Amino acid sequence: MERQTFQKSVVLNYLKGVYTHPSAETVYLAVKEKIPNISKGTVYRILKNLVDKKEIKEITAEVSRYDGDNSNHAHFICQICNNIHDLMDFCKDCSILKNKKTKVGEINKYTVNFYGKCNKCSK
Amino acid sequence: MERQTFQKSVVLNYLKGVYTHPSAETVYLAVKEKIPNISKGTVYRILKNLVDKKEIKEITAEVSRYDGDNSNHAHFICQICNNIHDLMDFCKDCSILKNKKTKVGEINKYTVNFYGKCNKCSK
DNA sequence: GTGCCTGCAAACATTTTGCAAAAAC
DNA sequence: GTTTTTGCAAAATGTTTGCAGGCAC
Repeated sequence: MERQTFQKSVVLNYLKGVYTHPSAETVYLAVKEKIPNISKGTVYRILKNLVDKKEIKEITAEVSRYDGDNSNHAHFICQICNNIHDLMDFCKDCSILKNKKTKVGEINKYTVNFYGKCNKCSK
Repeated sequence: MERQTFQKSVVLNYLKGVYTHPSAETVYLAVKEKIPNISKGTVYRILKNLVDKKEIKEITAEVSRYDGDNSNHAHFICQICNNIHDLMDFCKDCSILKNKKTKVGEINKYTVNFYGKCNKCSK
């Protein structure tokens, strides 16, 4: 049976309270503030565990980023500033996304990532 | 000015003639058949170059995979057999994809990846 | 001949893993 | 007390880079 630990709750709380889509490294540094002797391996293990349990999302950009918001939405990744923006209203009515089913198989999870220059960086 | 080399043409030809979405490692092994002393670094450099020139697509799964078919389509990645299937008809009418534009910025490229169990592996 | 491209190996970044000690239950 | 989880360090993985020689133009 899975056990509850301080490390796990701090990682999850951090992700749930932040909107910056941090990388594993960033999560590690942030959690280190509260648990100075936590190790990177533990953070990686906890993140993997949370993704498996579908409590958080993994965003595959250049390096993996994590999203405490587990709802279905797309991401816009700026190729200049590397910030990740949420797009909550992408393809709401799309039948594939609605039914979680394609010709090839049933969808367990999905990622929709747009890459480009964000409005801020376009100025 | 960019130069045409045998290595480049073999890599591109291989990708254009195959429907398996190979990883960089797989491309390297395949190209090695024709150019036994080609190096991995060269393959990585050529792939990067082709992606930059938008002649091929990069699919970010667990590891990067490459697609010689440069048209806009989504991918279904089986979490059991790791095969990548094409979904050519995803969201044809979606206004975001049509206009290549979101609230957050203009789209340069995008990836739509579905993960799940493919029909073959579901049996 | 000039300058880009390659092969090689080392470096790099990210992530995973083995192990013994510590903590949860 | 048993079993999961942790911290640490080493290893594995995937990719990039510096350099000297080779090849395209």
